[in-house]
Amino acid sequence: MTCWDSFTRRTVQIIRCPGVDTLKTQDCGELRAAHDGATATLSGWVSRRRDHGGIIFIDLRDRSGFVQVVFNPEQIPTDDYATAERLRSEWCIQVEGTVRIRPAGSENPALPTGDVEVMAERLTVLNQSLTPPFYITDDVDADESLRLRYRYLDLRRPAMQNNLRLRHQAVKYIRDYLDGHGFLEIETPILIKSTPEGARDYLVPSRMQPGSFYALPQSPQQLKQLLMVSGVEKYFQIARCFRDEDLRADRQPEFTQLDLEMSFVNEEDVLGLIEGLYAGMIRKLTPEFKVKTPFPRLSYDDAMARFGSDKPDLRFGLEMADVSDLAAQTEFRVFHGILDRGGIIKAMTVPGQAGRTGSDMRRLEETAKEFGAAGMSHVRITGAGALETLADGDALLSPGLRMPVEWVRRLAERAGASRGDLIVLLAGPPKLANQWLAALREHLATQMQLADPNVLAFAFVTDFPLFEWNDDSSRWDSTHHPFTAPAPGCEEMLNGADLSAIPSRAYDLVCNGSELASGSIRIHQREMQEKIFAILGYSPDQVNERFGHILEAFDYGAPPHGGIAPGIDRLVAMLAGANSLREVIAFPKTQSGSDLLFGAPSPVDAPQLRDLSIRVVE
RNA sequence: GGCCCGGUGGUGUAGCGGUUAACAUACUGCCCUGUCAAGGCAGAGAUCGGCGGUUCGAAUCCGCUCCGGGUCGCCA
Repeated sequence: MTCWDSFTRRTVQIIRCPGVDTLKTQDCGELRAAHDGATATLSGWVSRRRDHGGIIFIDLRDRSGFVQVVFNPEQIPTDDYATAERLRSEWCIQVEGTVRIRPAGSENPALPTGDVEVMAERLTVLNQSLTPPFYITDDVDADESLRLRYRYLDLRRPAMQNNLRLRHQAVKYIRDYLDGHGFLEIETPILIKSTPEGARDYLVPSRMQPGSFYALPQSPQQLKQLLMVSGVEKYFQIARCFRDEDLRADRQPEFTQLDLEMSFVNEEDVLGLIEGLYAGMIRKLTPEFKVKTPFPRLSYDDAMARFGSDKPDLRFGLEMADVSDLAAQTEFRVFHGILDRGGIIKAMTVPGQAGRTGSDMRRLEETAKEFGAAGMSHVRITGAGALETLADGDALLSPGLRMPVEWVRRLAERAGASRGDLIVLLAGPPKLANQWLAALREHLATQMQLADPNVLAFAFVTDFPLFEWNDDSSRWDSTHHPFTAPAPGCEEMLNGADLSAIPSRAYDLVCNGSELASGSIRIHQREMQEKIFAILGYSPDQVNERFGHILEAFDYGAPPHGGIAPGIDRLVAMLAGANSLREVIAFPKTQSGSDLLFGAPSPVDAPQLRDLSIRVVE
């Protein structure tokens, strides 16, 4: 076959190479000493050039890695050598040559292919390149918006190629695993009905029905439940989901979930399946991470009590305890004020930190204040030996506490502290006190480097409350979503006054302080579902308009069912050690929802709007 | 929507009231046959995100604004 060489401006013969790709016989990164003497045709990009005036070295890169190509004027046609002299970064070239062991002493141990080099005998320029706006190298120093503007170049970097490959492998593992467990992968529509609870919907105007809109799915929740009514029994989908909310490092407006649902199952079936999936995947794809199975289970109440969070980082301790009753025995007015208003005082033990100085403690208090706390008290228990031996002067209490050593001993016992430990105390409304102390826990863990980066500490958090009271709108919200079933035997409580006490059948998978998956056993009967909607404040008309289809489906022998939805982006980011989802998404959006490569979103032409019966008012 | 950080040659940074706007690297040319972040010499390249203000004088101070990042709100 032939190819137009834009550099020499002539048509050149391209070597056909069956078995790999038409334009290459080997990958750059696969060449080893064993290939000594082999003829190779390589295609790739010029990564670096070292022109010694006579001999020219090129680091040639393709997706497999790098190999050094040598152009020796005595071993290559003059024309081709002249071309080699003009090669520049990121030109796309084809090289035909012979693999050989490098001369003794010139091996490069930093390169997997460093024992060999390719002596070029022929060179074809497949395409020239402008000087790239940033180096195509793994030690990126380019501004992220520049990387996104030229994402196709950014993705040439080996690290990004690895992330793409890891993501592919993860998704393939998921597909194989679930196929092996009898699941069917089924696609559900991207244009669906807007149901304005939960996150804000992305809307798509209908041309054929002016004034009406589709929504992009926040998740295929109702669709997969309908598939259970259809008798699919085991469904999954690598589902793109859309939420029109503000972004974060771990939140993109469009993201990918493994959406799955099963009929005739209980919590154990779902959690067991997921544990097998994650543990197996990590052992296969990223064995460098330590994962302990079985994944520990934590009830929501436990998680909140011990860690102040429903997604605790379990790589380290720093556990908490409610010490409201002990705090009540002090004469510290701040504590009494908070207790009188229904607040709590919680203590967290920081092992071995009794030696912190007073100014250290003031700095820590400042940090607590940044998290929102009004202040922070502490007790430093010095010395060694059993708590029984605690004597006056063995405890340094922050001003305000002024309690006898016996009180300190009871506090230490409650908080699980020993001599040599620091105990910090935060007071506030229960929800906020937990939040602040959890933030302080993370802060201290980072500061003290307690979290082993090689450990993935998974856990299932179970028994979430079914409802949460929403102060702003003075009504009950679903903690998970309105399709979540209440715990068995608790149905009567739906008629009671304290709805916050009703446990649900929802569960989360958490790991290293972030939520990776969320799911539940669902409601499958009309009566219960209607009851929940009523509690959430929907009128029968609203229920009928928004959820009539699914209630109607429940009338036709809907089976008991449940499922879960793990986030793929977060999973891959975690396995890749990336600190932002943008590192594992090929074409991500910026914080303001822009695609810097395409320039989306963008205004559209008037005729397009006219077709849709839409007028822009601002 | 709030708070915080950033925007200076292609790229990454320094400069923080008067500088010829500095440095590194990339880039261009020349020299150079064993380098691998090759080396040497020379050169070109920036009205300091935008607008407005303060000042004799602004990259530098102030206001607004745009863009990027982090975070709180938000994300059933």
